[in-house]
Amino acid sequence: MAMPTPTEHAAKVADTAQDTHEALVSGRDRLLACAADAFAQRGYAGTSVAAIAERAALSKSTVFHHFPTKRALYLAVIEKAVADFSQTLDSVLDEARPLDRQLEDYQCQHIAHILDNDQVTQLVLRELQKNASKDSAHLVSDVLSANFQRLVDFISQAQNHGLIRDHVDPSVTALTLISANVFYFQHRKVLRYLPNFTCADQPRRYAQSVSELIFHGLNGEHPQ
Amino acid sequence: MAMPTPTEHAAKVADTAQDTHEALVSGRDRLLACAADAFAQRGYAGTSVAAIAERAALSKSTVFHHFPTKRALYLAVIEKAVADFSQTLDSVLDEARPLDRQLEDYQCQHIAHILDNDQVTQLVLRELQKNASKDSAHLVSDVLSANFQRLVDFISQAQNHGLIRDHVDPSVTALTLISANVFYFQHRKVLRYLPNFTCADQPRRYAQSVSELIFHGLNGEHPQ
DNA sequence: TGATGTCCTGACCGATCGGTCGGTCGGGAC
DNA sequence: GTCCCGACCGACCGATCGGTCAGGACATCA
Repeated sequence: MAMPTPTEHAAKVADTAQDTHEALVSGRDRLLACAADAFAQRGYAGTSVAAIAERAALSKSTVFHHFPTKRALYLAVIEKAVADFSQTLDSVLDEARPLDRQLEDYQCQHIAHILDNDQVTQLVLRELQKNASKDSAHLVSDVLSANFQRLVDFISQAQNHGLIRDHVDPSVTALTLISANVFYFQHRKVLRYLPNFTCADQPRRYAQSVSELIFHGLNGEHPQ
Repeated sequence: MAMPTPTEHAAKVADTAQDTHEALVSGRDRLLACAADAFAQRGYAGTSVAAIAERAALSKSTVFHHFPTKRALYLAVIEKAVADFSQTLDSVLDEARPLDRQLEDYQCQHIAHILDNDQVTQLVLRELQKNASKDSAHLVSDVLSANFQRLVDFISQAQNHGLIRDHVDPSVTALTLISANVFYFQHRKVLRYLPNFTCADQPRRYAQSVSELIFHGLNGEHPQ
């Protein structure tokens, strides 16, 4: 399935491709990667097939050789993004350590992950925002539920052990934690212009502050 | 400046316009309203001038009579949205009442407001997400800063009065509160598919839960 | 050597895009 | 009356859109 030899054409590609996907020898893989970038940056309607082909140093026709329609390419990109997204954050919440430390670690790892995979994250978020009805139901159960359910279970468990007061809603807590990170991710470039906000370029510090806030609350005791 | 008489054309418009903007007699106002809907639903690139004109029951040429370019129409829509956005939530945090009640009220009013003006909110959020650099700097200072700074000041003040522990960062707190509402707004349709999340269709209850959580924290005392 | 299949290409298609142009129409000003 | 003006329109433009098609380059297998 893999290409046997880097042909003369592939050598030319390595010279002309302007992205970070030069290492991908397969035209199809290069298309997927470049399309992900393009769709994430400009959206579906704002991205032309010709632009994707140019990024991948291929002709527009070749795009339609690998994918029947533009929409099919888009869905393939989304599918790959979801697959990549779902295989992380699996080991943070399991160890036997203080509750607040686990929450802090989860929050830090989560924000680091979405910042590392920013193109893909933006794509998934954009997809989650619009259709919402039938199409993206599986998207939710695959991506959002993965993080969400893991957090909810963890909080519920801690609640059953008496480590968290009974009155809090685990699902609301989980959503608040995720919201903070997603909002930071979506608007991080613009947060720099906010006066009094000092975490704009320090995601880790932000995640720590949020988890500390959620854990102790505004009127809690023993801040440290 | 206002139209003197509803001409025969205006009467025809009232019949054919399929939106909720039939009451707007001025073609320009109708264009702005319909363009806001269209841009919010399909984005800038996904919305054609012809589609906007059709919604407003006008010809495409008339759009260019009122606005020099499609981009100018888009900016006019954004500008109007920002102006509408900035003149709310002014009186919630001023009264002399318990801190937790004020926070709860703010959170409830804020989420109600963005849900009521969903098209416009979506437009502003979408604009905030992308450019981020020079273009939308004023957008931030106008919209986000308006809510943000008000909240930060309020929390800082309460902190100075000893009502909030010193260790919390007011700006992080404000951002967490806003994040929760924005995330709920952006993904509310999809949250229904989340198991264990019971607030998907109860924004007020969600806002109350969030403010309660932020105020008391996970390990706080006296839940009620 | 020829047949076959994959990858890729340039030329081309109809449709639609944003935008222009010339012109119609009705209502004040005088 | 007639003059002007803003609102509005149909027809049209070049450019670009997504997508098609016939065929070339090349590797594999017979």
